[in-house]
Amino acid sequence: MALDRDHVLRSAAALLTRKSTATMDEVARAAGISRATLHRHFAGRDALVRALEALGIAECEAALNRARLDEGPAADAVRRLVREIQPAAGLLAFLYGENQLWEGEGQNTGWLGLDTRISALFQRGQRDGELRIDLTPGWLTEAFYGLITSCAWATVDGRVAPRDFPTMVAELLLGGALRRAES
Amino acid sequence: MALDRDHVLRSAAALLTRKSTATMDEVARAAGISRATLHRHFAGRDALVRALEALGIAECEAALNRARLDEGPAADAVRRLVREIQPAAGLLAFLYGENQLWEGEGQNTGWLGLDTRISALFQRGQRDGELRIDLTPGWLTEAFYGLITSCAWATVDGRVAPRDFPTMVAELLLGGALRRAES
DNA sequence: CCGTGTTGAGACACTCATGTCTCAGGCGAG
DNA sequence: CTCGCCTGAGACATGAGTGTCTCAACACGG
Repeated sequence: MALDRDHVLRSAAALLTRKSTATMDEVARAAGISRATLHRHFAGRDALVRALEALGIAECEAALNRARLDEGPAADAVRRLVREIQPAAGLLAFLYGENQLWEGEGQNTGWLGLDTRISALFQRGQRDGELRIDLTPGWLTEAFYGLITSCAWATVDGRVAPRDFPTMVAELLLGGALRRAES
Repeated sequence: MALDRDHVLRSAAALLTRKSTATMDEVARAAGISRATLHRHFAGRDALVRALEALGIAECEAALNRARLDEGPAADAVRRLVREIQPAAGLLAFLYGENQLWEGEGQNTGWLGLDTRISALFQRGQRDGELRIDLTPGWLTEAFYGLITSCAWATVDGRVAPRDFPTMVAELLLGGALRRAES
């Protein structure tokens, strides 16, 4: 039962990443169950999205924990973070585009904590003189989400290989497109 | 009449940037006209979105032309491009998230030309030794769109000031978050 | 003053996703 | 075997958004 629920959430996330307007019926079929059973798990579409949001937040937090953001150079922490967050990238991309979640005051406070932790990582990098200070931590956090989303979609469409995901996101975010003078 | 149509498109773009699921009625009210008149301009929601797509492509092409991508260093060309494309950023953000446009074979070929031109700019930068070669032009193009989208949303939400838009996008895309060794 | 043309408001039917319900079939536990 | 539970399939009502239509009000030029 609990396993079923998780399985449904996973396949729903995979489907909604590709087609964010998928029907409840499509979601059910993607999970290999009927619409009736889907409704027995989740009261409605809203409840499903909320559950996906909670799952996304939980996976993000787990990834943040595994990445040990406060250890070693900030750049390496960012690389670890991107690598750990990749499995949740598709789900994140879906949620990032679901602006329904951000308007209104009912937004999940979990995002705030996530933003704070990621932002703190960039702040630490700036304090240590490792990261430039003319790009605000808030914008870096935003750009982080944006690049994750872009690369997740590019991966789904086959324009980026899954194995290149961590490099593409982390190296662009950290080093940019310009060639370094040396090294 | 032609002016009206353009005005409707502009306000529709502004509204849909904030709320991509806005009703035809909301779009009409945002433009200060009735739903009936809106339908006299655009046969339906699909036609409206297609018109917005065409507008977005046209504005992008105009921005590309103004930016003179093949002149001077590639990095400067990217900076010019971001600056010129800023007015269309909101519209681009909406279209970028409208995955309905990308699935199916009816997708507008204008995007292909755009992608090609932007990708060519990155390729030129790589050929000149100005840009790193471990990030593919395709991914840089994708990341370009992604950062435009993220910054457009951040601007709408007030997390980024409009005047900082060009710097934030271009400098992150080009230089990344890492502090340069020197200069 | 009078036709012409456009607009806004509203009514209407239609489609589609949703939410709820019922019922028959299957499957495992006792 | 039989009972209880879960599931899938389908019917049904509902609501929202849409597309079409009519009609009265209005502005404008002749």
